[in-house]
Amino acid sequence: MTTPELPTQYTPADVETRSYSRWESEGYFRADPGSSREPYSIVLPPPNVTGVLHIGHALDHSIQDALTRRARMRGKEALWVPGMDHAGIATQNVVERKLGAEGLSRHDLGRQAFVEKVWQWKEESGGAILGQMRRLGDSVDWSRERFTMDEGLSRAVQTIFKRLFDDGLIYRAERIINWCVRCHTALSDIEVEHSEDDGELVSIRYSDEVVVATTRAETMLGDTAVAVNPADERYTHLVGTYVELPLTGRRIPIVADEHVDPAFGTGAVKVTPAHDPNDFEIGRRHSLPSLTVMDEHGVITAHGPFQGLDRFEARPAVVAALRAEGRIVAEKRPYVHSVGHCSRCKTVVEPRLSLQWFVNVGPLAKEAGDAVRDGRTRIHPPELAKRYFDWVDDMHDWCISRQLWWGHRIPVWYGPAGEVVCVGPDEQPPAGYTQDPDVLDTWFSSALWPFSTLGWPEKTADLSRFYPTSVLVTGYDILFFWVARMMMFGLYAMEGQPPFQVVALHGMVRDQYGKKMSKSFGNVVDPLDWIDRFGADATRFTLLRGANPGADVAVSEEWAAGSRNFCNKIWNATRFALMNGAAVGELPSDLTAADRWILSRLQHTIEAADAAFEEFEFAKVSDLLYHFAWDEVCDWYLELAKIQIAEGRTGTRLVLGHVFDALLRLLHPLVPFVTEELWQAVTGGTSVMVAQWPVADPRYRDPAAESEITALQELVTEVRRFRSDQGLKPGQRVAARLGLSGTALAAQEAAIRSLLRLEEPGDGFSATARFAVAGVSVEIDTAGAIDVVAERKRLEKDLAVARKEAAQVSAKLGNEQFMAKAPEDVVAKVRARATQSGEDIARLEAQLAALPAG
RNA sequence: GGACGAUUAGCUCAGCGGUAGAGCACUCGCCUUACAAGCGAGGGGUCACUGGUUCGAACCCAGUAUCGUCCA
Repeated sequence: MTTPELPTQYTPADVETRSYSRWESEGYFRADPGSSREPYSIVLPPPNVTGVLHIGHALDHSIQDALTRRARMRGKEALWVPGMDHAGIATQNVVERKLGAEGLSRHDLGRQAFVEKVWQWKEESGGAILGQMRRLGDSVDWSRERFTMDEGLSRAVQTIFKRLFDDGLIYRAERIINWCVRCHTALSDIEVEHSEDDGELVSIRYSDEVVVATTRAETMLGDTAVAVNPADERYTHLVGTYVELPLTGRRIPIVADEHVDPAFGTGAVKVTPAHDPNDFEIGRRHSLPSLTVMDEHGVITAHGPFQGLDRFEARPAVVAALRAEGRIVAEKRPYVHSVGHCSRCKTVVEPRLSLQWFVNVGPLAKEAGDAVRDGRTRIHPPELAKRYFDWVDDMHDWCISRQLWWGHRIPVWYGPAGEVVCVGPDEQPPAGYTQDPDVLDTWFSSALWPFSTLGWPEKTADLSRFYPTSVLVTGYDILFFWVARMMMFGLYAMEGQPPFQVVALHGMVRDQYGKKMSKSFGNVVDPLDWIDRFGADATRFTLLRGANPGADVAVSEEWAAGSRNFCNKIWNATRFALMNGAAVGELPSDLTAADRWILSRLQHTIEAADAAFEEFEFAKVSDLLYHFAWDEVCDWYLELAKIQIAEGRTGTRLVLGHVFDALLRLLHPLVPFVTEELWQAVTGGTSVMVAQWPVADPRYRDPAAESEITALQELVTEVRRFRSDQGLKPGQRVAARLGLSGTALAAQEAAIRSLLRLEEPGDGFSATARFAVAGVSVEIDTAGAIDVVAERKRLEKDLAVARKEAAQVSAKLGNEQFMAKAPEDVVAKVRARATQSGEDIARLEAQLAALPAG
């Protein structure tokens, strides 16, 4: 391949679209279940079809893409399954809002027409997400793209529902559920967000001796008892008696219940079984009637004067009426207490007695916990496993019915005489039966994702090959929402095989001050904006570089710019290598110390990168490749290579080719685009995507070369420091005498002189400064008086450091306890430091003494 | 109310018993023929606080404070 003319700046837009289309058309993303390779599979956590990908998705995808690309390069049959979920409430809300703008409601259209509208919207919205994924570089197998509402997945939903129903794990019951009065549907516990809100605490006198406190005064209309703790002596004599409920005239009993906290308020609580989960339980224990006083809109349905009032209008109205009767004995406003809100629309959730479908999670949750306990699935980082156990070990039954139109219709049909029939995928309901109008919670279908996407319930080749999946990558925020549910259903449907070998959790993306991103705060980053401005690689690298396991990731524009600079650095370094004929081939036998050093460092880097990848330490992988590339390859090896090339060492081009070939392959999973472009140029290969992942070769380990180059770096850095302190311009050549003979650097004189712009001492050589470093004496003729003040300052600073070191170290050596108890190698190290600091002090003192007065 | 996590350089974070680190920001000098999206040099930290364990603590233990998250 001829050396291409590469521009001096990397322009991501030029290569990204081109590379992605080529990868796709070449079929590199496709997995073959029939191959003999070891499988490696990931299912993408399906984004909501209604939304767009935010920077958090970009992090999630970058991690998965890095894992998938590395696995593919390591010769695995790598499969990354893409898709989206139908997001029941969210999607229905969006479409209803659009209809609302035209003055229509879903009821105007009717169920069938409305659902058709939603499908239209899904095509529009979902397309945007797919475009974003391509821009990010996601190497997903598009031929296997799935949607939770598509035919196969709907069949999976119906199949598992039927099985669970037949096993008695799905039931219908009247329970207190979380009701959203705006979305008009039941919600599960985890779809309710609690926040500390200002409210009021009103104490109401029910009788001379009974005062109750409540934050929801309007619910007193539905009270059917007052409860006290059985051990509370203040009320013992009242248990079993009745009080008259104010405003209503109803007589309600006073019951004793252990769950009443005698320390709260007066120790007596009102009991409203139809409108409070705790009260519902008390009601059950004492066979109290449940009295519903509110409809599904949150409007009061009982008691003349309040009937027709919204719950928030009824509250002050009820309090006013009670006050008029002299019943209000205390009011606290504001009273901060925890209030539940619909996670979708933020409306205050109303606990409501209602007939719903539930999953009996008992046996499923136990199995989900056990699978992690016995190691079938590993949660990473392990600290987060506790949160998982806390959840699955104390899980409440899961309310799965939703009063929506968009979603999987519950496959249960009712007969004229109240018969209930659950219908499987290939069955027909009996004639004259009508189907349950409700749909299933979206998470019900998402919970099947790791196997429904692979073809379950059919016994497909994909399923047998790629299940259980290798790893699930997702944020710790949906450990309960989603992970626990996939574990339950996966273990149930797949006979004890959990859906993932590893669950790798990452954190949330935050701004540069660690603040949560929010639209109202205005600190939201749009991944497409960054991709446009900095490139997809820089966007990915910024996120990965901050991704420590389970921890949040802070990002900012400055850091994205830094990542772009890194990509540009790689671009220019490779450009340099190509300009000097870098080529891949058998390495020459006469390698220089610099060559052997960089090859040795490469082995370290490969091993460290592998180790970090295995532990999902993406920040570490990024950081170590960054430093190998920039500090070692660019700052040192390329500079040394320039000298070798000038000396006519043609073998250098093969070392350059070898190093860049490996480096670009190592970087490819993180920054796929720039590495593809450059790797093809260096190697002439088809695609780095299908190149082999580098394998560390211990034969290239070379401690001797490493210590030689380390010494060179020390010497060069020290002389540069001298030059800088003396105000010598970088390009200014000065004469110097180097005492290299007999040192490890004897062979490096040419390189050292070149790096430091040091000329051979000429006839009139007269050293104006002398010092030693790494065992090498350096005498420099600065061609003029040196800056004595600067030099004295430099030496005194070094001397202070050396003296401090000597003091610390001799204190240790003088400590009998330390000498007796510290391990041998530690003592030896301290002794060496003592020797070194002693020599440094003597040398520096001599230099200071030799300095002309100034 | 319960649980967990955090507290290290101006900012964001690594390090988790044996000489305090990175990126960005900052200061100084440089258009040195790959790169100014760059090169070289430099400044900057009683590792939240108080005790304890240890020859030795940023690191282990106990407590305190502050912040954050989740659950109720």
